[in-house]
Amino acid sequence: MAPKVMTPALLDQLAERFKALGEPARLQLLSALRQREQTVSQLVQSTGLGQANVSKHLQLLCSAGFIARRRAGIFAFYTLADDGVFALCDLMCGRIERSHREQRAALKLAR
Amino acid sequence: MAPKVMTPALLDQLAERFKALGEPARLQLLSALRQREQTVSQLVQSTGLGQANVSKHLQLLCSAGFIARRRAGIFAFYTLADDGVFALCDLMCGRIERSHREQRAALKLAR
DNA sequence: TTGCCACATTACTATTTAGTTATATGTCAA
DNA sequence: TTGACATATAACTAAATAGTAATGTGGCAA
Repeated sequence: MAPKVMTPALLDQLAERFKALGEPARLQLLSALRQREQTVSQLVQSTGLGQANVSKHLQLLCSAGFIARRRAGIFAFYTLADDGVFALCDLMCGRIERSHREQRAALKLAR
Repeated sequence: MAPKVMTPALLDQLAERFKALGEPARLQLLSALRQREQTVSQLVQSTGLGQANVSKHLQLLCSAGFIARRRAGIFAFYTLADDGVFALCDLMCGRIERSHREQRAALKLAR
């Protein structure tokens, strides 16, 4: 995977998915769904975001393949499509931590 | 890493970095840099993007910590900060491939 | 049916951002 | 110095997008 030379189409798909994760509100939704499957109202409640806003973000995450929708009567339950998303977040968090460490080290040296 | 409950600050930093990867032009630049360290002009040449545009994208990738800058006389050489970025791309590409497989499988079933 | 509820969608505003053109900065050579 | 070159920055336009308020849609209960 991630062949050395990537076609424009692959670049677009990659970018589309990274962009889907490039929004705090959506990461918050994913993080909330990590606990358990939830309805839209529950997510509105637990995130403090507006209903229409949550609905839109969920559509986007859905079409990017990160979450799935299940209809039950009046409710729409959203759930993680798989928890591979968090492997991505783990990697990225690792980068963040490392850069923080390096910043601190640089400050020490400069002192 | 990627603690179960993420602070707003961490969510913002995560999102910022994912957003940096959420642009085909920037992925293209990273992909080009995978081969070797390159100057801005070389990247302009190899990507077909405008000079000012490339420069801006490079700044952004730099401040997101994905690449580093080295000054040599008249030139600015950009290089990957580390190739951990491609681990992220690998994971994401894996997701893309899987979703393609699932789409194909769904089509077969529906036929 | 009627009304209510959960969610989706539309229409809109404000903000962000990709891309471009023009210009500024900085380095080297003559 | 002057001029040429590489890169950065500023100013701007056009497009994308987050957020919101209002409305639409569909299922359930009475």
